[in-house]
Amino acid sequence: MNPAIDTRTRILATARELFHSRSYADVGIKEICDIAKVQKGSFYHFFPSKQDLAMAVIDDMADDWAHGFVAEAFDQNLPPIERLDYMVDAAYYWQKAAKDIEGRMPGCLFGNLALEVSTRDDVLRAKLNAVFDKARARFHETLDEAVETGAMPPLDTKATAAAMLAYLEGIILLAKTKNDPDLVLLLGPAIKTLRIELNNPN
Amino acid sequence: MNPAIDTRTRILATARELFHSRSYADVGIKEICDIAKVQKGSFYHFFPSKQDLAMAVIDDMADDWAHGFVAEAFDQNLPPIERLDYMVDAAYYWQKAAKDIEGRMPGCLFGNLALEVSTRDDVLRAKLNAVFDKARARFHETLDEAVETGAMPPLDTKATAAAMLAYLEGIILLAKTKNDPDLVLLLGPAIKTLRIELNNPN
DNA sequence: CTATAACTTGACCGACCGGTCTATTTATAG
DNA sequence: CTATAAATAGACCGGTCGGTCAAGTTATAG
Repeated sequence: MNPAIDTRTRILATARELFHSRSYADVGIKEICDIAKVQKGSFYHFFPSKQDLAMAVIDDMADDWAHGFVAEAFDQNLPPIERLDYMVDAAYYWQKAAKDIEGRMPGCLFGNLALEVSTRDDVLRAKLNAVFDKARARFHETLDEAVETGAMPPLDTKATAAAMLAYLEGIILLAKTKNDPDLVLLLGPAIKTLRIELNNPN
Repeated sequence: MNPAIDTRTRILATARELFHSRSYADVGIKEICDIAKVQKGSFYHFFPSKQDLAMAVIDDMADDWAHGFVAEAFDQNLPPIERLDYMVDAAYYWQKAAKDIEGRMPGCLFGNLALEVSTRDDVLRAKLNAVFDKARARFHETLDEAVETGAMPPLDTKATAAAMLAYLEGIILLAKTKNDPDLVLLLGPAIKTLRIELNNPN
């Protein structure tokens, strides 16, 4: 096995874990190196800067996300409405598991990073925005299908998709602040009640 | 006028602005002192630590918030439903104004801090949680009144209040990531569609 | 084999971090 | 006035930050 790839992977995995459970600013490169058993020089051989590392971490997590439970949740074989419930459940179990292990709810890595760096780093902000856009697209497809099949009355599916993503992020924000994953379970199902009408009469 | 109070106020105002437009970790005490025209010694005369400063900043902002547009939005003379719209509008105009001036949407200070420090500082987390709880209470009152007056059909007002707060925070998170206050205007009004039914035992 | 590129090592850098300290000035109370 | 406390000034501290670098080691290609 290529030891270089292994090293890079180890750095990535460590950084992802630390960034997720703490924050971007709070985690130093030295700490990442120590835990990943890598020297500073090796680190900078693979990542030109901390920002580049963050970009890679976001890509890495977004990939796992897309091919993991998000792929399951938005399974085309599931009825659209059930996909929404699946997403909520997945978010709950993930946060619950993390809290049971580490004692603290880490929240959503993307949401965490977004609020932390958006005003300071336009490159990271753009990347995170793209991740949210992809997530929104999955909701959008789902709602389109729901409307097509009559499972939902007509509505502005694009805007409602964004609303649902926002709601999910907001729930996780509140739950993290309370350090209580159960809040996801309490508030989550109401995601299905969100509606933005076509032509926006509000 | 007492120059001491003036100094403390200047520190507080500066820290609040910087924490809001950047982040807790990214803003150093030195920078706050420089901008507030205060020496390190004076700073530590008023605030024992950076954490204490953050606590004071949160209190300060929560106070202004409660006596400012939140008080206006939740004006008892307004019909309950209109209060919800008022909150959304206020959030929009605030973010819009900030972006027009500074070029970037700062988002919600409480939400920003909550995601940044929740896993690292239980004292700040508890304080932020209390702020959210107060906000939730305002929504709760409003929904109770809406149900009483028949403006809304019966529902779990407490849970729905939390849902609405989450949604608002989520919208601001997404809008900040997109650096686009208009998203608040697009998604905001749908806050009135959120519903959590009564059967939940709580 | 040799040549070269990929990778690793760890010392080192200047800047900055939150926080401390002593000395001094300023406001206030009697 | 004097005594005392509040407030200010700013040098200083150990530690850490992201990042650099020169030297060495290891893998690979011809």
